Formats: sequence, structure tokens, C-alpha cells
Amino acid sequence: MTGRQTGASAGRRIRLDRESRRDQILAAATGLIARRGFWGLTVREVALECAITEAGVLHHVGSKDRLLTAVLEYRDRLDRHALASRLGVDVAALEADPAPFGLRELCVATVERNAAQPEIVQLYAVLQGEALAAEHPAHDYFVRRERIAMSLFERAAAASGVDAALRETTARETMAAMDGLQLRWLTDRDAVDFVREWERFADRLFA
Amino acid sequence: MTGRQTGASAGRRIRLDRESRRDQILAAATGLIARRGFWGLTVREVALECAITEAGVLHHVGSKDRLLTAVLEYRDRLDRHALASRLGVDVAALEADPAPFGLRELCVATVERNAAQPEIVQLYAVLQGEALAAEHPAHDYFVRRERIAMSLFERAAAASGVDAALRETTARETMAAMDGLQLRWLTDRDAVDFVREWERFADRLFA
DNA sequence: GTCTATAGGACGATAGAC
DNA sequence: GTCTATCGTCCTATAGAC
Repeated sequence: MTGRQTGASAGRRIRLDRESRRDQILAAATGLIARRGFWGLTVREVALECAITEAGVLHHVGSKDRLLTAVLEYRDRLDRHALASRLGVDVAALEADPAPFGLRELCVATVERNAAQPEIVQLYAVLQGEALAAEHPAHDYFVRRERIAMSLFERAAAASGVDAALRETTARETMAAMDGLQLRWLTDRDAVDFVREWERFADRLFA
Repeated sequence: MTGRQTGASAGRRIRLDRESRRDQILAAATGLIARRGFWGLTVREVALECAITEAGVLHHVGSKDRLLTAVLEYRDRLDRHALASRLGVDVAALEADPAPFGLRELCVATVERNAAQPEIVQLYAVLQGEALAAEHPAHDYFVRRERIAMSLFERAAAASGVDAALRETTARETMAAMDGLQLRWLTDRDAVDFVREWERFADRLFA
């Protein structure tokens, strides 16, 4: 249960109950989008899971499109913190150049974080597919995300001593390997030990 | 224009106009699903592209669900032939054990075939994401497809002399690498030369 | 902040005429 | 084989009461 607090003592950084209902909506939407995609999502389903009406949901997020945006922003914030934490650095360090971590460290941190939250990984896998089309409301987000990830992996490659001319390819190949293995894992979670298989794969890649 | 033919001379192997309308519907659906996914697809859009009514579309394919099944079966048939042809073998050879082709050959054939048909690749990428959920009408299809592909790559690995204990992992890693790179390519087709990047990646993988 | 009510469409599917 | 007409349902979103 979220603690109650009156308006007087509430700074910008304190979560009130108003925010907690919103968070509940975002959490419900996260799970539903992971299973049905954005085109398959209905506001009604979100409302049902939160035990309020459709009008209630729309009051908090504005529209179905803005709900998607809110979910992605929310996850981004959490995931950046989780990644930085696993790397043992500050969040700001994720943008530093040169990166204070190598390619292998970055991969391990990413894989371990993802292995711990299959639902979120599936959310991104489903949306990444849907958002390939330019008309999708999350298309621009995923183009941006790709650029940011490439930059991150290129800087990590640099920190690992990868030759400048090979950094882009190396970053892309590394991301491809992780994403591809991830997809295999999502398809049959029991058959694939994601972390273990990644370790083998990494040994081959970084030999 | 498809040639016309009367019923009398029509064996099972000859396409009539009735079939060509169906093919037109499947072609339209293929493009639309590639862009919007199955949940985003509407029968109305298919009808518009074929310049007939919704009732007309449903007359040919039965229902929206069966339309998806028909599209996937249709593509499967074409793609197996395209792959076998590039490998210089008969379609039946794709199931042979041991495979009459190695892992590297299989990869090159697959990548070159896929590079030539981005729309189809995107169709599978979008559906693969959507179909992760068990309720999706193509879920079972993709589970089956994964098993068939694994078997194919494992047999090719065997033909390449990969140790029996490593074949499963090798197959999975290889498929992961191709799929992952493919996704990068689909996200920004101009920035990634799929065939070229794959060659570099393969050199690293098969070193 | 949550509700009821409802607008205003779009949806998949079927029946039956031609 | 394609049409028109229609059913019943679902959809997002808004207006306004409480």
C-alpha cells in the first residue's frame, strides 16, 4: 500500500496516490501490450484489470496513444537505472565517452537484467516488430532507441579496445546476437537457459 | 494477367481465376500484415486493396483467422522452394539426414533469399513478435516453425562436422545471429547492407 | 478521481439477391 | 463470385454529474 500524504508536504519528488493509480494503469498496460501488442490492446482491458471504467483510464493517460508513450517512458527510466546499477556506475555514465565499462561487461549486465524480467523483454520484442511500420505510434521511439543503443555499444566497444573502423559493425553484431538469442528464449523459455547460452555465445563472439 | 481456362481441362495443378482472386487476397493481406500485424489488420483494408467488398474477401478465405493461416501456408510453400533452389537441391532434401549442405551454405542461401524480399521478412518479424502470446492465432505455427528451423540448422551443422554435443547450441546461435541482424536491417534498411554485414558476421562466427 | 451515459464509428460475420 | 443489407459487438473518446 502506498503511503498517504497531504498536498502541503508533497514536493515534486514524492509519489501521491494520484500517481499510484497511474502506475497501476501503466503496469496493467505493460502486461497487456506484451501479450497483445498495441493494436491488440483495448482500453477496456486495462480498465478491467484496474477495476475502474474506461473513462477512468482515459482520464489518467489522455488517450490510447499517450498510454503507450507513457509506458515506454516509464520503462526506459526504470531500465536505465537497472542497467547502470548492474554495471556499478551512475546513470549519467551510460552517456559518457569513453564508457567506463567494456563491451563484455555491458553485455553481461544487459543479459542478466533482461533474464530477470521476461515480461518486459517480451513487451519490447512485440512492439519492436509492430513498430517497424512508420505509421506505428511507437515507430519514432524505436528508431531513437536503436540509435541510443548503438551509441552505447560502440562506446563500450571503444573502451574494450576495438579498432575505430570496426566499432559500428561490432556493436551491431553484438546487439544482433543478444536480440536474436533473446527471441529464441522468449519463444520457448523452458528450452533455453538464456544466461547460460549467452555465456557460450559470448565466448565465441569475443574469442 | 492470369490465363483463362475452362473447368474441363483444369487438373489440380492448374490455377483458375477463382484461385487467382484468392492469390490476390493473400498478396494484399501479406503486405498489410507486414505493416500492421494481425491484430492491426482489418478485412476492410484487404477488400479495399482488392477492389471488392468485405463479404467478397470472406467468401474466399472463410474468416480473418483462416486468412492468416492461408497467408502463412502460401509463404511457406514459396519460401521452401526458394531456399532449396538457392541451395541447388530438391525441396525434399531440406528434410534429409544428413543434410546435403553445410551450415555456411545454408546461412548464405537463407540470407540472400531474405535480402531479396524485405516485405516477407518483415511479415515474419511482426508476426513472430505478436505470436509470442499463446492466444495468438499463429502461436502454434511459430512454435512448429521454430522446431523445423532448429532441426534444419542442426542437420546442417552435423554435415559441417560440428560435434553432436554442440549442434543444438550452434544451431540456436546461428539462427539468433541471423535473426538479430535481420531485425537491425529492417529497422534501418539504408544503414545496413544485410548481405555484406552478414558475411563479416559469418567470418567471425565460423572462424 | 471516478462514475454514467452516449456519441459515433469500425469491426467481423452472415443472409440472401443477382 | 460478388453484391447489398444488416446484425450484434466492440471500440475510443467526450460530456457532465457526483
